[in-house]
Amino acid sequence: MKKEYSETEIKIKTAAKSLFLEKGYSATTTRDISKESEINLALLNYYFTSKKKLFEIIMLETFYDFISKMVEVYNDEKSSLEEKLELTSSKYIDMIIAEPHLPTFVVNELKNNPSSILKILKGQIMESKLIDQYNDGIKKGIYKKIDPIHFVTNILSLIVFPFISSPIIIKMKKFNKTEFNEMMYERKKLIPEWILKMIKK
Amino acid sequence: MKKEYSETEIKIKTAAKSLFLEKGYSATTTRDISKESEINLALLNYYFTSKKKLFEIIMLETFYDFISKMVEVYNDEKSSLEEKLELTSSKYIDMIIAEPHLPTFVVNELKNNPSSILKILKGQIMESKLIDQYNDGIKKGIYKKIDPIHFVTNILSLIVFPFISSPIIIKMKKFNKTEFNEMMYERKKLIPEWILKMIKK
DNA sequence: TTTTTTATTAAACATTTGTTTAATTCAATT
DNA sequence: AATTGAATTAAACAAATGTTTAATAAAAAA
Repeated sequence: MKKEYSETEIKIKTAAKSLFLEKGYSATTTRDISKESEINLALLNYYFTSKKKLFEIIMLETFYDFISKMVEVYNDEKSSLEEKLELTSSKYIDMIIAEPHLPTFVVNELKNNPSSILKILKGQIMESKLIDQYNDGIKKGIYKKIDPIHFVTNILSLIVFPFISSPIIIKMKKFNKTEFNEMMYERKKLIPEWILKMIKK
Repeated sequence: MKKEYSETEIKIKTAAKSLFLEKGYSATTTRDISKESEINLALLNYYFTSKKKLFEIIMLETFYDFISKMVEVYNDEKSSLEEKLELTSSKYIDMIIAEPHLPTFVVNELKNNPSSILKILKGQIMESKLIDQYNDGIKKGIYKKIDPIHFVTNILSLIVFPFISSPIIIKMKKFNKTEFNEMMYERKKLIPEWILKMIKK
């Protein structure tokens, strides 16, 4: 299923991803990509047919990575719900700190490329071990009976949204980027605690 | 301070705002705007000098509206912290349901237009009545001692992020748009409850 | 080595895009 | 009614952009 990419193709993809993430699809030109990747302009179309096709490949891969990170943890058989929360929070915050443009890119370009890319999601999250554990908690009467969609939405919201709104937060608190990251490190342990309080009766 | 706009200028601004919100700055062309507003192409530059300038005006106004809605509630003298949470949650969800592209637009175009537009924020939120009430609760020992930035971040996250990630949620739950909105109406009362649980000792 | 296929290049092409020009229409003022 | 200034229009301009072409270089196969 996976395509084998040549060195040149990788150079193009790497540069394109970096630019698409930073500036979005429309604001990135094929000449930007050719310059950044140090390849001839025509090679972009030679290897990827069109800017659009290249974008779709990158979008798909990026979104897949974004979701996989979550799914892996959510489906782990050994860990408890609490442990899954801690792991998700920690891994996701690390991932986004390493690539700060990721969330804005995903949510923003997603609304234009709907069905095909979103197929990746199919049941992977709502039918995960984590949701089973959550539903068990409801049955046992220790968690409030609320649709699990709120549960997963809240986890993602508390982790991801601060990054998306980082310019606002940075301005409000007169933070620099390091201080903002420290705030996010703090949240690594706060978010699981908050989520537990939210779901418990 | 406020400029008086002619009928034509309003037509241009209305169309431009709608298009910028939906497609973003780069993907919107001046010809799109002239067509949508049914004005001659040259009038855009006649009245607003350039696409860029027009965008900046719209961005500023939109962001100002977005923040004002929050600040009004946050600074109300009469209401309790609990009431402020309920009002914010309710008003914001209504506002975004009426204009679903708003959050993505704001967070997305914000990273390119930093300082000048963000000046609007200056102290308006972090020095509001709501934050006073939150700090009082900490002093009284009923709230956990956590930096208020987490408090305001969490409120905004739980309200706004679900809209931004609506394509994902809709796919995961096989929702249609109406069902998604119903989910958001549900959150109107859930979010204040959650936030209170998060801050209480 | 020769031939054939693949990769790379510079240049060109056709559109699109933001903006300007110059002419015309409209409205208000004299 | 004549004049002035603002509003509107169609056309044009220059630059940018995605893509293609045709020629050359490099690599692989014969």
